[in-house]
Amino acid sequence: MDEKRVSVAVIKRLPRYYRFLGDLLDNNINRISSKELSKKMNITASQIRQDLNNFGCFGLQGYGYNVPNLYKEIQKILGLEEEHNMILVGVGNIGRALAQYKSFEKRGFRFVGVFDKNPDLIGKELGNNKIRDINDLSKFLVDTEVNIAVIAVPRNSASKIVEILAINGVKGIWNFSNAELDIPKSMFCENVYLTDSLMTLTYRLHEDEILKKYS
Amino acid sequence: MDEKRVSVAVIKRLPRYYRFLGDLLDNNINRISSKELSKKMNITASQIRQDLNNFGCFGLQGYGYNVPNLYKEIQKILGLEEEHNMILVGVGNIGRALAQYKSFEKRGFRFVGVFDKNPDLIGKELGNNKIRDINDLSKFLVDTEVNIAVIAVPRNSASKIVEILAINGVKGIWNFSNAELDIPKSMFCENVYLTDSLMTLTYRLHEDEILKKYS
DNA sequence: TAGATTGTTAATCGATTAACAATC
DNA sequence: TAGATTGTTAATCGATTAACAATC
Repeated sequence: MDEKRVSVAVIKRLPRYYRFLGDLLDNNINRISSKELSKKMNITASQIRQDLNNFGCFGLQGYGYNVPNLYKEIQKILGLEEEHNMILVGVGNIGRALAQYKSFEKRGFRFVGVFDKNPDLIGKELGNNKIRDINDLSKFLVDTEVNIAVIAVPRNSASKIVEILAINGVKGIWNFSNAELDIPKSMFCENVYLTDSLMTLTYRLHEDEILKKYS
Repeated sequence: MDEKRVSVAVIKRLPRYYRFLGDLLDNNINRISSKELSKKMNITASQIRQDLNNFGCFGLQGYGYNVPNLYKEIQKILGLEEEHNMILVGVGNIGRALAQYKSFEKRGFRFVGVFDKNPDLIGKELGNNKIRDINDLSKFLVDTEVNIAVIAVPRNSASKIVEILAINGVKGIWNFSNAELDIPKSMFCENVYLTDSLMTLTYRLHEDEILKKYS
C-alpha cells in the first residue's frame, strides 16, 4: 500500500538541485548531463541520477537533461506549484524578519495571519498584516485555510500552540523556536535550530585542537 | 598526523545532546544512563555512546553519566567556552534579527561590528553597534579580531565579501545568503538556507501525492 | 551507425545498531 | 558480591559510488 519512502538525504538535496538548475536557466543553458552538473555541484553523477530516479525518468539517453523541464519537475516535486497559506506565531526578531521577507510572495508563500500575545504589538502592522491576538488563533483557523504555521515564540510557549494548530488541521510547522516539538503523526515539522547551526560552526573552528586533546 | 575526522552526522547531533542535557540540568537531574537519555531523545543508546566516545570516556560503568560533567564536556567540545567575536554583513531583515538576538550575548557570541552598503543605514544604531560602511570592512578587520562573519547580503554580493574576509584571516562564516560560497580550505562555512528548509517542508506536505504519481 | 549518456543493477563504503566483555 | 551500564568490537543496514546494458 505504502510507497517506499524517499530518504531524508535525498529530499534535502532536492532544493539544492533546484537552485543550481535555476542558475542554469538564468544563464540560458538548456541542456545538461549528470556529469556536467555533478562537476558544478561537487557531487557524483551517480548520485544525481539515483536521486532523480526516485521520482521519475527525467533524462534522455545520449542527451542528458533538459534544464527547463527538469527545473519544472523538481518544482512540482517540492510542491512549489501550489499556493501556501502561512501564519506567523510570535512577532519577535526572527518572526518579524520572516514576515517581511520579500521572496516568499514570489514563490507562492503568503502570510495570511500574524499573531502575538504582547498587547503592545497587537493591532500594529507587519508586512501586509495586522498583528492579531494569539488568543484569537483558534477562531482564525476555523475561518481561514492555513497550510504552514511559522513558530517563532519562546521555547516554552511552543507546545501549546502546536496543540491549537493540530486541533484545527494545520499540517505543516516551520519551527524557529528552540523547542523539540511533539507533533502528531498527521503533521510535519521542519526545524530551524539557529543556535545548533552556530554551534557546529564553533565546533569546526577549534576542531583540530579538540581532536588532539581527546586522541 | 591527522586525527581521524569525526563525521558530520555526529557533529550535528552534538548541539542536540547539549540542549537535552541543559534541560536535565534545569530539572536538577544529576545522573543519566545512555538508555534513559536515548528514550528521551528518541535515538538508540548505542548511538549516544558511540557519539560521545569520539571525544572521550565521559561515563562510568554501572552508573551512567554525570549530567553537569557531560554538559560541561560537550560545551567544551562545541567551543562554547571561548568568546566569539562576530560581525554582521548585511543589515536586511534577517541580519537585523540576528543582530538583536539576545541569547547570543549570554553564550559568549558578541557582535563587534555591523556593516551595510546602504548610505541610509550607515551610522544608524543596531543593537550595540553603529552600522558601518561596507567599504570600511577591510580596514576594520585589520584592527579587530573577528572569528565569525555572519553573511546576510543578497546572493550576488556574497562572494566579494568572502574574499575580503579570507584576506583578513576571518575563519568562520555563518551564511544566510542563498549563495553557495566558494570558501578557501582554511575557512569554515555553515550555511542556513532558509528557503531550502521551507521547501523540504512543502515537499513533505504533499509527499504521498507525489509518490503515488511517480510510482 | 557511432558516441553519448541515461536508468538501473551490483559493489563498496560508512553509519547505525547489537552484543558483550570490562568494570564500577 | 551482584547488578548495572559503560566503552568497544562485531554485525547489520542503508546510502553512495561504480559499472554497464539500454537507448537516444
